[in-house]
Amino acid sequence: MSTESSLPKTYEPSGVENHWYQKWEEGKYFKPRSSTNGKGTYSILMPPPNVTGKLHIGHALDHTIQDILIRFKRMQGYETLWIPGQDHAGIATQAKVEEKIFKDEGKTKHDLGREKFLEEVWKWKEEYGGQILNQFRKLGDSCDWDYFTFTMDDIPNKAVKKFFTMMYDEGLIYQSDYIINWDPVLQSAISDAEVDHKEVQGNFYHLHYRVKDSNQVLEIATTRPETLFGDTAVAVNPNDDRFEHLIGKMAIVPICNREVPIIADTHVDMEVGTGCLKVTPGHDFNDFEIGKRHELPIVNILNKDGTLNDNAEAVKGLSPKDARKKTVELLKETEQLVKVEAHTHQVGHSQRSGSIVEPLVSKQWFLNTKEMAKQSVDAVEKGDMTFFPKGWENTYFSYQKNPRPWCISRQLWWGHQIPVYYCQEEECKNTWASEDDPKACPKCSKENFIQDPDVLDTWFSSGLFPLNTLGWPDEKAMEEKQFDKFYPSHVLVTAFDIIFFWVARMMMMSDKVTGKSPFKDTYIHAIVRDKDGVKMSKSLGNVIDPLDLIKETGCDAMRFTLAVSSGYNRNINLDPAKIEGYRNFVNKIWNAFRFMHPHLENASDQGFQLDELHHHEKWILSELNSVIKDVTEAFDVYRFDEGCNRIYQFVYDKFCSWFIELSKGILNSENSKLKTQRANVLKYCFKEIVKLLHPVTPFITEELWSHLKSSDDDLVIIQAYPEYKSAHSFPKDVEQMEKFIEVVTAIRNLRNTVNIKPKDEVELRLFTDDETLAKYLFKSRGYFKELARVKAGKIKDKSIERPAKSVMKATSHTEIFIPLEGVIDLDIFVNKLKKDKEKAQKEFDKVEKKLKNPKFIENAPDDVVAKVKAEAQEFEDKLSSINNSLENFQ
RNA sequence: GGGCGUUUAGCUCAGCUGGGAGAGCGCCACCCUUACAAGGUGGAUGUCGGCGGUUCGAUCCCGUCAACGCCCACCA
Repeated sequence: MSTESSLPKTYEPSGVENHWYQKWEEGKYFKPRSSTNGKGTYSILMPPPNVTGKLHIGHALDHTIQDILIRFKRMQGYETLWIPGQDHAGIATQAKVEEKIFKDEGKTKHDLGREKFLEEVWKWKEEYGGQILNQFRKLGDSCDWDYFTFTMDDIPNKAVKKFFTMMYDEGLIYQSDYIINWDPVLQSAISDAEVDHKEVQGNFYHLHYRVKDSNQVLEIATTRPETLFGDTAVAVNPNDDRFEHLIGKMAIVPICNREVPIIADTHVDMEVGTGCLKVTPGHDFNDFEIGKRHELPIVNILNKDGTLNDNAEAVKGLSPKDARKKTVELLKETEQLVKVEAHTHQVGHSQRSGSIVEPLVSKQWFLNTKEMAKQSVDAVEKGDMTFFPKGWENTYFSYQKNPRPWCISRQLWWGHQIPVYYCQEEECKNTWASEDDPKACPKCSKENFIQDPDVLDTWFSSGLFPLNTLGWPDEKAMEEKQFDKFYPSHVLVTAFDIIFFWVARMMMMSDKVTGKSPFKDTYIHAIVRDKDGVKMSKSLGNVIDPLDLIKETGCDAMRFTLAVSSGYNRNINLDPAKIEGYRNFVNKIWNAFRFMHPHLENASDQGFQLDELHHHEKWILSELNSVIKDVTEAFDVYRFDEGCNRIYQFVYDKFCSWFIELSKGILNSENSKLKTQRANVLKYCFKEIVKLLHPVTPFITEELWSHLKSSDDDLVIIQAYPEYKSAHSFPKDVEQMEKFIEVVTAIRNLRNTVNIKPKDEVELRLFTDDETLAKYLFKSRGYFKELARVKAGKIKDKSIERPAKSVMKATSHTEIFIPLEGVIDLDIFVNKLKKDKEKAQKEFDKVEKKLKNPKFIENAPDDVVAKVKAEAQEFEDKLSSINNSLENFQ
């Protein structure tokens, strides 16, 4: 075994991380291994990043959690599978490539044509798409790369066509003229979910509409006067006396002088605006509904690029903004503009391009999700799928309980082209959907047909990911990938903003196909923000790049920080100081090993003798035992904060600060039997710690394991996760040890209070009435010397007179005296003692008050009363100890 | 407009079904003690957002108000 000097004083992660990741990947450790202990399978589907994606801190969190779970379950003996994938991200990718081509060659996609353009996108994808995947390796992701699936691979393509055809044949997918959100920049429809409503400062324009065959005018308020060219009615509330007599008459739309009916519709709110509404079914969602109810004609006044078309003759060719200006001018000329009021309102903006979304009526493909959505709600209500934290199910329900038809067609080129075909034969004109590439029209058998030019919404294929990553619908592939074994997966780990986009769609589509929810749990983790709680963004310059973090502090420190920050919270405000703190923790572990390293020569691989355990050894094993229990329970319910904190506290406090310190004497002694036993226990505990920590900090633990393992052990990544052992539970030793720690801490406190130099060894007198404790403390006297630099004599009971010139501190069970030597500032000490007294008095008063309350004794459960009584006794003892001592100083 | 969430030590947050207020970081004092100064030992700090209620007892349950954050929604 190498000497201590061969281990660097601080842990150096960089070389270690690359080394071990390579070993794991080469050794196929990420692949499923049959369970040998009957635990079954455990699988996770990785949320697929976009091909345009770049690794950010959100991925780091998302993947850390998934990797912890997978490693944890792998070690527990489950047959684990973590499936990676990647999304083609229709709009984002197409935009990126369009931009590139325009920059490089000054060409648009239309110059290239569809086929050539798609070739360019594929080229781009091959070149840049892999970047983020290599970055995932830096995070330590133990996913099975052989399962990697791209949403436009063969199987997912088949899945999309299959599912589309199924829905089409069931009549759930249909084409319809319907009002949709139109993005004039992308020149494509987008779904409701892709629209953000932003508050915009605008105006309320009050207009006059003349009533035909009458000298009356109607005053109408609108925020969009330019849409009047599309007006096909004026609506009032049927119960509004002001306008009742006008219902059924005709109104004349200004400028274009079109005659439109005045109709009654309950949608109109009498309180809002003037109580009179212009109805533009072609460009307003509500008006569209009104139009349907009253069978109003639809007038489309917009071109695909958002400019006004021939139907708005007077403002033709203008942008909506200019058209509005011009319309207002024209209204002024005809004296039909009454007034303009400032007004803030919500305007839909495209998430994709940022441009204002124009509602317009167009022919699009829709998926009727009504039944599927209901099914997906039932699944959660029945408990087939559970949200962690539970509160998120409300968000999910709010989406899924009022489903609107999902607009699934996009006027793009990059994506899955809609598998609907149109026969071009005049006398046939057949339309059909097909999961295979058709050779001829199934009706007329002619080969004269074309495919629908649109592509599907990206989420249409993402929604099928739980199925197609496991081979569906290709039977052979399903067998190869063990669909039946790994579907459904155990948990989906993601952020809240994707509940509707992705979680809901997977739930609907996967359930539709298999009749089962695609995963049992959904863990919604926090959003990572900067230390002030501000969302990270490039423009604010507050972005933390995980790759920088890994370089600076090591991946393990980053992972631990993210994990210890994750529970049921919504935000993580990531402070670099915190990461540094956990970097120090990682280093602490390294140094604990450095300390143990030379002593491990004495340790045997067989472990320790259970019947020869020293009190301290029993104590540490007992503590370790409860940590194991707590951590396992915490991880199982996604409380990574609790689990990690528990490990941290055990390793730092119990193991390093006390057990290692208490072991130094023995390890440096000549007693080889004790030395061996202690080395064995140290090694055992440390190996358990390494295993316990492996899911969170995989790299350093694998490195340490390589020094700890016996020659025939495999890597730690597949070692059995620590389990609670009843043989390692020693409650009495824990209880005694807690008192020992209390006394040692009190001594140190006392020394500090009266400024005794750390190097000076002083006398110690202990007094307690607990005989067992007295014996124990006496036996421990050597450790007082080691840990607190005091020489302890006999332990006496409290009837014995206390040493005269001494400083003291009281615990509830033991009085600690240090005889004064030389000159010491008495005032400081007396003040300190008075403070102790105050505190003890307060504690005592509190419980005393309870005990004096007869209703408390009457109503509180017995065990609580007993506990409070015991506390009262302890506080009283402590108080009297302090009081006695104080008297001596007065 | 509807819904959700947050409010606990200087900062970031934990506090599980009501029963003696916690952690990390920061801060103060003293220490280069033979694993670690990315360290050691000790310490200080809270009307648990305000008010009211239920209870023997409330950080926890109920009501209400306030501040902040987020999501959804067609207010012309």
